[in-house]
Amino acid sequence: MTRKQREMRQREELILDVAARMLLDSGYVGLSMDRVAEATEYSKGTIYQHFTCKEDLIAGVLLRTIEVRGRLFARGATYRGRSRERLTGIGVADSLFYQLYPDHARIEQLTKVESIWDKASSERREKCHSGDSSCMAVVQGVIRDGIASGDLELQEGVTPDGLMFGLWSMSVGSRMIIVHGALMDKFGDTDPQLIIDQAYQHYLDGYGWRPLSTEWDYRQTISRIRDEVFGEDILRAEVQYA
Amino acid sequence: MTRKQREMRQREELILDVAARMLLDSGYVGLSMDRVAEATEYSKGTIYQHFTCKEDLIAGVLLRTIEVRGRLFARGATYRGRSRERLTGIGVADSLFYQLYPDHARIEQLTKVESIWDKASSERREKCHSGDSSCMAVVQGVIRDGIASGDLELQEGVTPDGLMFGLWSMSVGSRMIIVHGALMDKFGDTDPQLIIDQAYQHYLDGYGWRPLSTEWDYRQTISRIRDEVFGEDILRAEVQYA
Amino acid sequence: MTRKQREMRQREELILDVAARMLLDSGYVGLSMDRVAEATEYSKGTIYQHFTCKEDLIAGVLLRTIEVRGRLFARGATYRGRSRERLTGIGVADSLFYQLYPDHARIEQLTKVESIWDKASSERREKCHSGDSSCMAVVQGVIRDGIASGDLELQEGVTPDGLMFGLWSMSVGSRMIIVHGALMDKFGDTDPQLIIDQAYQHYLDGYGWRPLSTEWDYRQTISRIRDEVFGEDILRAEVQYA
Amino acid sequence: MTRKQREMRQREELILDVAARMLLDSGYVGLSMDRVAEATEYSKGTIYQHFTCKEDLIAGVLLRTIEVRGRLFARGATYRGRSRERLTGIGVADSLFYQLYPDHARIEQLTKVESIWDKASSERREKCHSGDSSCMAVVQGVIRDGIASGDLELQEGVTPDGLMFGLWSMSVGSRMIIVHGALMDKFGDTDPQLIIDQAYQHYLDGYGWRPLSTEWDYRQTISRIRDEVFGEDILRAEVQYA
DNA sequence: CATGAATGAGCCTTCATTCAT
DNA sequence: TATGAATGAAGGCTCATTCAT
Repeated sequence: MTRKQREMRQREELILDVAARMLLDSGYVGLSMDRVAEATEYSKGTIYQHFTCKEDLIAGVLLRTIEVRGRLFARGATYRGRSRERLTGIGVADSLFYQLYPDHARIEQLTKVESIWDKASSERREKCHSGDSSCMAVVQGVIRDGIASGDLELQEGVTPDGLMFGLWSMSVGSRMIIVHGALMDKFGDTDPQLIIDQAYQHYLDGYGWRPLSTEWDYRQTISRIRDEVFGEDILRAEVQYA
Repeated sequence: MTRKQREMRQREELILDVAARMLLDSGYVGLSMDRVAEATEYSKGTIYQHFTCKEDLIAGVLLRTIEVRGRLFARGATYRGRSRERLTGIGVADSLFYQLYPDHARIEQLTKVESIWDKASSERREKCHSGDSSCMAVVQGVIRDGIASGDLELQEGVTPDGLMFGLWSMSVGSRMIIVHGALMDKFGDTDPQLIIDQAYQHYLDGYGWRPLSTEWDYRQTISRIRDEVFGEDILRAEVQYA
Repeated sequence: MTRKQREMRQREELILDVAARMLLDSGYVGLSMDRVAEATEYSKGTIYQHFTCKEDLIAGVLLRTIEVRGRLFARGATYRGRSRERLTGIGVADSLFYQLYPDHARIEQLTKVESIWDKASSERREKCHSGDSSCMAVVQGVIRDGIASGDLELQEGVTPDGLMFGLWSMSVGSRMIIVHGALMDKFGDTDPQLIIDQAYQHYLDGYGWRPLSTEWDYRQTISRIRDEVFGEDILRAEVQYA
Repeated sequence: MTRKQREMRQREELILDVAARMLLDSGYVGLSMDRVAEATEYSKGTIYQHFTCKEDLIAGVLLRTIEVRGRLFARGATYRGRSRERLTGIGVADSLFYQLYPDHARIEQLTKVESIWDKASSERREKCHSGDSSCMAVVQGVIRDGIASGDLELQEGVTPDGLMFGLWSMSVGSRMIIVHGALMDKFGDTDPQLIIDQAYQHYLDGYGWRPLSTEWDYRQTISRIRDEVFGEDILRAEVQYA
């Protein structure tokens, strides 16, 4: 019984691999159940035994992506340091998500535009939603810590959620722009990641989250987090993609 | 001859109207040349005389959207005031773009995901690109003015383009999040636009662009810009959508 | 061993119940082995152990229907009275078959159109045929009695089978028309059963089967048969469908 | 323009021919758009330009059948003679419909069971309905004539529509039985048509429609109608099927 | 025996594009 | 120049049946 289940699991992974590749190469429209079946060398019927419909398959692909992001975020917040450093940890997680797993990042984008949720199985729908939620919970937790520790004092009318919204926007938006590519020439030829890091820090400075970037070398913090917290992930990913 | 051209022009607008509507209602897949022909009451051959293929038609739709955004941006920068106020003018333009023309905003997103550019006619491709460019040029101009006037002093290693990149990211990202909707419940029930405005101001504060939001009532500036600069647009759009 | 057979029998009944329901709700095409297996909570393999193929399953469903009709006919002919009254008994049985068991009636029709017999197992095929035969034998018996008793004198060239053929045609045809429904508005809004009863009586009058409907109150006969012969069946069916 | 339309018309006939053949050979389920396309050597797209869906195609097939029956009925009622003779004319039309056009007859049956009307185009749906209606109107007309002429006196509680319902039932039912075949051995080996003719005449005798079959040689009337009214049709059909 | 995963032909339908008129 | 019939590949999905476990 266990072996059968293991085989099922393995096959599901294979199907998801193929589907993800196809989604990346040809977009939502280009992903076709026929071609997935052909590429996996399984029959169409078998594909449909794992996923109730095309949308459900895509939700399955997205779920893995969400899990990857979730794992990175959770780990990013484990960095020991002041609250803003821990937020920076999540920032590093975010940028590593794009750098180490560009495919996952692209999948996140592609699936955010076409609405899949009406047809996907409710099981997968809920898993995805809860994955997203826990990512945000991590951020919210760190912001709360910042307030609790006194490093962050929000002015009247300003909420933790508002702060998070800006961070989230910059994350989503910046990657959208980079991937879309068309306009990147407008931003000179500085390393985009550097620009993004700066933008984040200025944004947090604007909220007065201590220590300000003028008082603290966050580039060093970032570098340390990459090494200490994500060293393994970076290594593993580099091996995988090489 | 001139009359013929006028007729051509008119017909093209009609086709684009119908195509845009279809794109909005049914997405990229739902837009079909057959149905466009049927809805416009022109023959399919005629449609193909104006647009070389489906992708070119979509590019045509997008071009109009880009023009709308361009017009708003240009006008937003005309506000007379200090440099950061003028940037705020563009911010207002940006938010009005989403508020007054949600259809255009949605088109911008939809077309960013499916890759159109490989098949669209090079003519339209270039027009779109140059439209985008002039939007950014407006922003870049205002930032340069800020530096020239002394209101904005960039620290070493920080470029005007970096500043713009953050703004652009927040614009694109925030709308993405709002449209996607799935996660909006995470951000409490404050008016999203207010949150976005705050995020922008904190971001600019972080760069030290004077006057800071703690020294100046930008909410009043925004309100004045809406009235003085965009009063007409708001009125016109409200009439149109009513 | 006997218990096992009993279980088999029970399971077969369950499968047939489910299949019948599905056939009625969704037609021949809508009946699928997958869904039968799912609804019965048995595996597909098990279903195939009872029925060699889809067609055989349908034949099984039909067989039960034929048995119901057979039981009613047999009972209808038990009415004590003159020969034409006994035929009327069968007529009542026929109409009750449609009234009390509309599902069975519909199954009879559905299965008559799609050709099942090529693929069904010969065992079930023969059982169905013999069931049909015994229905007709009942009618033939009553006609013979009519002749023997002197109530019915057939003119030269007219056979008992010819008489039966007309009766059978009217039975099949009238239900076909009623079920099809499309043309029922053409027949005014009298109760269809009344019309059918009249048609039967006029038909038998045409053969001169005594006592003619002008000499005898067959409506009263019908009413008495319903009470005396079929009282129980009516009660039971009403309970079942309520 | 006229030539194109002619070609369209011709193609439509071809498609309908093929579809009818397929329906007859393989039933409702066996008729597939793919195979129709293949057999006609037109592309699937072309088939769909003529018929909006499978059901609409079947409705198209049925429409031709209804027209054939309608033509025969109309002609049958033209026989000059007493009212019951004219009804006999329609009876002959009915039997010729089955004899000369067994395919049409079978189509009528097949399509009566599966419900097509939900999906067929409303145009074809209405045409079919009106075709059916005019057939019945012809019968109703003759019955009214019978009453007007005094040949037919209906007893109280008996309506012309009731009379027609019986005729219609026998027509539909008898053909159902014959086509189904399974039980024909039960009816001895007399010519089925003769049996049907007798059944009709006895039925009308039962209503007392004058002249009764005991007073008038309807077999001769039938024979005369076949020659005088339908001679040509019989000839043509025989040629066609030979 | 019972199971249910795997199969793959087949279903109905849509659509971008072409080209003869 | 405008038309719209024709194309045929491709799409998502279903299902009767088999067979290794």
